[in-house]
Amino acid sequence: MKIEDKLIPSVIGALKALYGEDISAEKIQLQKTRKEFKGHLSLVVFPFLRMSKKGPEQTATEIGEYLRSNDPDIEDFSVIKGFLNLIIASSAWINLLNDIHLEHQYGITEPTDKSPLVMIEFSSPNTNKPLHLGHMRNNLLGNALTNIIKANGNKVVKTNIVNDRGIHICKSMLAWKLYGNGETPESSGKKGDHLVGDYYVAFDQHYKAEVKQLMTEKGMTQEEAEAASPLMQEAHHMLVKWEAGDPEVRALWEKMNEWVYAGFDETYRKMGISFDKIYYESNTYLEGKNKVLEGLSKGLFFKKEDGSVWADLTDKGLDQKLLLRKDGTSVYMTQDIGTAEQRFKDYPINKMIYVVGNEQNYHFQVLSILLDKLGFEWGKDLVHFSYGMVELPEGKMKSREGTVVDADDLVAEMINTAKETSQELGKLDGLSPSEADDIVRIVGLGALKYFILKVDARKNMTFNPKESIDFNGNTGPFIQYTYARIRSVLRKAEEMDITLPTELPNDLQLSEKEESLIQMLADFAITVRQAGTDYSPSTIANYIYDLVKEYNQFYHDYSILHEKDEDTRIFRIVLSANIAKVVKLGMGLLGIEVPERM
RNA sequence: GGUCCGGUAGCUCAGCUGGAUAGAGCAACAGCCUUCUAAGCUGUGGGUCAUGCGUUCGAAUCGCAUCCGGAUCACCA
Repeated sequence: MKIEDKLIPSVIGALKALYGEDISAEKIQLQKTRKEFKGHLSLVVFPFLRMSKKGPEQTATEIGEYLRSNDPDIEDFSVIKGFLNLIIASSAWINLLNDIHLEHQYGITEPTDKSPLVMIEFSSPNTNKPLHLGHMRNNLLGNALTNIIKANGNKVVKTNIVNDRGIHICKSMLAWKLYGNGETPESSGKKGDHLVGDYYVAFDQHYKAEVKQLMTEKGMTQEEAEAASPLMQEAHHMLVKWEAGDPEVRALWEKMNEWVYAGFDETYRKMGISFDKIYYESNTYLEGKNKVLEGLSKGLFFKKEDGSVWADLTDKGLDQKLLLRKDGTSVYMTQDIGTAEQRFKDYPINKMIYVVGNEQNYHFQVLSILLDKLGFEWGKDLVHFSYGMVELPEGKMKSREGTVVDADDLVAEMINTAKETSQELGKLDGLSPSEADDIVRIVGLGALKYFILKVDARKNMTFNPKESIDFNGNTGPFIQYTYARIRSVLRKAEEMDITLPTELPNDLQLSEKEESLIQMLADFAITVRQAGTDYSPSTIANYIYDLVKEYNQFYHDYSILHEKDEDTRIFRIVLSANIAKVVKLGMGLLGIEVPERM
């Protein structure tokens, strides 16, 4: 329950009594009073001047006087220009804190049997290269989004579609056959996904060399050379064989995929990412083909002379889109249609969210139209949760130039930095090695995750590998630290045999700081709701930071356990406990753990 | 060129359903550990919110135009 919710009807009542007009709740602008002015909430009175037919100050004063004498929650008010600053009674704040204190999962709405089912697809790796920082942003956003949508009372199925077929896979397979000498993860000691990734790079290098040779020796244009490249032709040939089910190609494909999956699993586990259902494109692309052919027979799509199948989207202001190649093999779009079909068979989906980078905005615009044409109820309103790229200070990450930031390396590095920093600060003294490892892992991952999640997903973000991620300021560790410190206070309170009441007496006089903390605490529920409708994990991240920042100032200026007045002491402990509760819940939504001590 | 997204402090980012003197962190400088954890707190300096016009009592926020950056418009995925 937010204090505004109680006040808005009150203001409506005041306006009715003073000016005889009914005003809808949306017209009431109650906002937080700026720090430099006295008060908690400010009513903007400009919109009411028309009905009061008086100046802003006079109107504000009239409303303020009415509220002060008619609403027990309003203790006093002040007027500055067109702003009516309302001072809310301490008792109202304590009542609010009592409400929050009673709710173990404050701000979280549990799904019920009747809740809509949301399927959210994220991660979606290719099996030809290890995960890098860009995938990491995807995974973290997808995971956080899942938690947030669940916290808003939806059932969620987390799904991952593994891109395990296509020409790119054939490239790594071919390179392994030609240059591999039978190397395996065991024989090389490399993680499976890294090993396969290396062959993908090897293919690219040999292919580039081949193209260059054809251009200089035979005088071909780049386009001609690319088409004539024997290596590329062989890769295409392999793809056709794969689709035909050639046993040898399939066996190699399965072997190399197993290596990759083992590698991915390790990375996911370290990051704390999991899925409810994994789809493989190799299992869904045929379904996509069928769906396209079905659409063709219904006249939704058309066939060109060479046998390729297209969708005409010119009536929507878009282009024509290829759905099946002339050789009958499927493309990206075909596969997504097939996957959609398969998913719909498996689950009664009400809404589908795809967490995919913004370079595919067009793809999803088209997919939405196509799914709608094909009769998927949720096709039209599918959500493409589109996020920006992670860039380096020099610009985009380029795998060919070796500037990609590898996910495994980065995680290891973060944990290592956390360890060094903790040791320097003496934080690990007197802890068992397993306790120390736990803390260091939580803090290192927390720094990384928070760094990525705090920025607005839509924007491109910059990551500077040289200035490694910070542990001070607006960071995960700062939030974790504050949490750990509150936990420590609560442990001490327990040792002192202080028992917390379920309900605080509301006759205590609170300071501005304390009231403001309760106000911010109450905002958590609103923030969760907003993050759910806006699909915005960063909103939660920045909210938690603000709350924790505010609490740290409080912690510094006020004594909690050493406070002499018993009621005040209890109040402050309860307040702290609830801050910790909300911080833990909020960080949980982001997929970030908080340590009991650090 | 068409479409979409972005441009806020030296750097990384908040703020954007219009509201008061635009906020944090980092970096720089100066302070605070004999009280509950100093990964903290306090203070100082730092801004033409890309530019222009418009709407409005009021614009970083809304609209239009321009400039800059990115993405996309593939028989790649």
